Amino acid sequence: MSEGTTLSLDAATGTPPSILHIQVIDDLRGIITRGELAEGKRVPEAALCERLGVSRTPLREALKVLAAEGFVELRPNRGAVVVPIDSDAVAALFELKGAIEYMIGLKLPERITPAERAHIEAIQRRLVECQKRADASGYTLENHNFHAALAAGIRNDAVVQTYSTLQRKILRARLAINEDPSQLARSVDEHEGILTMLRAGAARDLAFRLEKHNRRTGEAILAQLRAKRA
Amino acid sequence: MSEGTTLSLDAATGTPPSILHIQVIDDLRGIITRGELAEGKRVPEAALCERLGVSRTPLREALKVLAAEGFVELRPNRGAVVVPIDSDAVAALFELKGAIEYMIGLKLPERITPAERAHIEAIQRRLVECQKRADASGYTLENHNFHAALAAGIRNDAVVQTYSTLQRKILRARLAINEDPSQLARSVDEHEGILTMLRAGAARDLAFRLEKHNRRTGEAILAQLRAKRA
DNA sequence: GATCCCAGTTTTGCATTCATTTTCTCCGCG
DNA sequence: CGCGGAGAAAATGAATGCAAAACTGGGATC
Repeated sequence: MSEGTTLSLDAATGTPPSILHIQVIDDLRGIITRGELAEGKRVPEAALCERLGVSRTPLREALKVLAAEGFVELRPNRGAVVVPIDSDAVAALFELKGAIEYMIGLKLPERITPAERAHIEAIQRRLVECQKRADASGYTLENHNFHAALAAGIRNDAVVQTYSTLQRKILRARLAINEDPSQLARSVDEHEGILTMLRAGAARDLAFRLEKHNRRTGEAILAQLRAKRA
Repeated sequence: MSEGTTLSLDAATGTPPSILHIQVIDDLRGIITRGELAEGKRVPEAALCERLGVSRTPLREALKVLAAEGFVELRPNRGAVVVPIDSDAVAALFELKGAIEYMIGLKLPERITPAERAHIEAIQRRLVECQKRADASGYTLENHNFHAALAAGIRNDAVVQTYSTLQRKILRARLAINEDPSQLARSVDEHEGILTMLRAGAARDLAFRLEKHNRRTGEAILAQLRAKRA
């Protein structure tokens, strides 16, 4: 009935599945994130209902939530449109993410548990594997896990929630471009530096490196994004 | 049909009124924020429909959005409940807000326009008036405007959006306690210091003061919150 | 040839209806 | 007197129905 490649970046989000509409939210967000719905284009309810196999009620509920999240825009009496990826907006997302990651870095050393740290180290090993195999999409997924795990370590629900929202929006931009595989090595290196600081408990340096990693990644993505539109 | 005291902290949020359900979202969020719906209590749809003068469809759409925002929790087949104010969660909100305000402080001097600065100064004068009159609720409102104006100054939609969401949640906690009017003077003083740094263009100091103001406010509110529950 | 206008069709917003699930009530039983 | 359970009543999740608003495509007009 429904899809295979869900990207499964969800899970940690919260809210117990109140059943249908939650499913639709996730499906639709996935469809938009993967770029399967042309941005700026009108989204007819009937077609989506058919595609997702639900009636209009849960679909419309989902659209309201996605509108609140900023993935679609609801124009009264004129249907929903997929919000276009705007490089200024993406830049804004990275800027905000940088501020949050800086804070995460500052507090992480004193709050993370050994188990969590081991988990992060394991993810990093998988990232290295992906990089060796030049498996960009696997890398993207594990990279999300890496940063989500860092965020989870500070034990602050508001941060985890907000961070996850930011990541989801950024993922959309990321998938809209072809990420340069040569960047993977650099990213792995930066992660290594981050882990070194985490191991050393050097909060300030960790924060600094996280912020820098974020900024560099953001700049790379923005450059490609702007190039693509030009 | 609908209420007078809307607290009107909305407005800047976005999304063009797709009509009914947006109204319901705002109304219901206001009702919850003002504590008119006992926390932890089940939210009967029928009663709310009557109160708001709408049918179940837009009400349920609104509930879905508010669930995504974290104001209510949807339990499958068992209705929605108002999410209780949890002091740990409020602490988390303040921590995140601090990180964002720090970033705002760093970037504000180089981005704010003279007009915006004048606007903020005007708000501060009104805050002084409120403080003199010991008008706590007027103060709360203008205080929100003050901080929202600072956030707006950095011209980053993601920040404005996220910041506004945080403020809304914190407001709920704030209204749940009786804020000590003697704190108003201190708050005014801190604002004055913030403005001094802003005028001087001292980004680092501005960031520091904003973060400190946030932390102090948070601690005061948390103390009262914990006292109340004990 | 472009523009305007007006039926006819489609699509949307919301109310209502229907099928389940849950909750309440009340009675028998231990 | 408390406990458990059958059945009734109420509430929820989702589909359908209906009125109003927006598109569509001819045809007349300039």
